[in-house]
Amino acid sequence: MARPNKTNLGADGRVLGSRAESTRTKLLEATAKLLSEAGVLELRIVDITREIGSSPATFYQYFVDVDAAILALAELATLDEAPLVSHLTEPWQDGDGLERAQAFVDAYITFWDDHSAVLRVRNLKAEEGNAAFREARSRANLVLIPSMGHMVEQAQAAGRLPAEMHPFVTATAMIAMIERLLPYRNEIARRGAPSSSMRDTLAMLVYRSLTGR
Amino acid sequence: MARPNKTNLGADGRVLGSRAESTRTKLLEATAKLLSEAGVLELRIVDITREIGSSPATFYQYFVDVDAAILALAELATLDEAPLVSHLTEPWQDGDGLERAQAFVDAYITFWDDHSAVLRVRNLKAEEGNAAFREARSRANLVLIPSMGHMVEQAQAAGRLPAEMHPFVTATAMIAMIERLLPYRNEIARRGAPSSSMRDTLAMLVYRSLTGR
DNA sequence: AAGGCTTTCTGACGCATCGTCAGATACGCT
DNA sequence: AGCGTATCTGACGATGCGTCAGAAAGCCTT
Repeated sequence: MARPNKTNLGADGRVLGSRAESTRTKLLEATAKLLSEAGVLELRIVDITREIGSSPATFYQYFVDVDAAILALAELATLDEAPLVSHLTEPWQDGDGLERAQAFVDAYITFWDDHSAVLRVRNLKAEEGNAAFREARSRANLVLIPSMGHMVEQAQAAGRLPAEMHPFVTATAMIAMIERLLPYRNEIARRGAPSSSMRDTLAMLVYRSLTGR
Repeated sequence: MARPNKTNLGADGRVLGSRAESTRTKLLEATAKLLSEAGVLELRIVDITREIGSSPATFYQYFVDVDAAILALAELATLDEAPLVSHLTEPWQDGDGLERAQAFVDAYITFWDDHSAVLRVRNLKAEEGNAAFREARSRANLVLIPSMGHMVEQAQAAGRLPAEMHPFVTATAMIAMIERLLPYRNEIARRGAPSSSMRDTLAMLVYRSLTGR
């Protein structure tokens, strides 16, 4: 939850001492908790501060509004996304490609489960046109999408994928597909599909779409 | 905006007269307008009623809360989705398959653009665990997904797609991909991709993933 | 360990929205 | 025109928002 390499600031731009730093962290943790328990629309600043035994005025010492807190959480989530790129830097060869795609999908599912409540809000606000959240999402996209686009380009050069497929669009589509499909897990399970079938199907779709194999 | 084949009821379950019906419709229109202008988090019942020159108390005569109004809008959107199934019932043959996939993607984009603000909220609340919105989304899925799943099954029977791909998961993934990618249009355009490339890439991905061709 | 300075916290306030209810208003029917 | 019902709304208590001035806690110096 702490962000070690960067000094966090208060809402007024002041540098935080250690006591303040700890309060800020508690506020963020409480925000994340309430967000996943009840959703954005029910999120109240009063509740966040009640959660840590404090008062609303304290919240405003650290964040100009709820959005600022959620944005901070979204940035922390992006840090957790970075390691996933290791699944994409080595090429997915013919022999082990599918397994590597599965490993990637598994890792993405874990990442998403850890941060879904926050990322859902980030994406909603980005889609609704909020500039700060748009930028946060763009920045997050830079983590994985270039590597995925590169895979598409290589498959195109080798003639395995048609040239009409735009590498960046294809890569974005893969992320979009995985993200959006995860909330359907329960519904899919209710239809009698085994829990692994979503992972396997997603891995297959990603593998085929990125490598053309 | 009217729902012709079903009698709408007030929040207390009463049957509506023609004056009331018109007020209800105006409220829904105002809700949709504000939703697409500013987003859910800024949606205020006061504003909705101000929009039609009325007062909050009136709103509560028709809907128990904002969610009920948004849910009603989501059901109306689902009605607009129904015609899209015509793009999926005839098989996508080798010759014209890609064009048909493009036509489907175009139609879906149009549908989504018309209702994106409402559907975004529907999906958000479904993902956050709201039962009513979950059901609304499930019901909407029944419109297109079975036909798409059927295409996958046929491709599997013909040996063009691997058996590990779960038809229902694959179909859901295609819808998820299209929906979630549309909000990226601006960002993609900013990266220099021509506006048609998203349509074409999506059509290609859908075509390949559903037919295995 | 006392004093003084700085950081951090909070009680209290004015403003806005929520959701309800009783009474007012408008409409349709005879 | 007058009556009965359908529809609307003003007013209210409760709750959250965001701000500010002052209180409390921590730290340093001597």
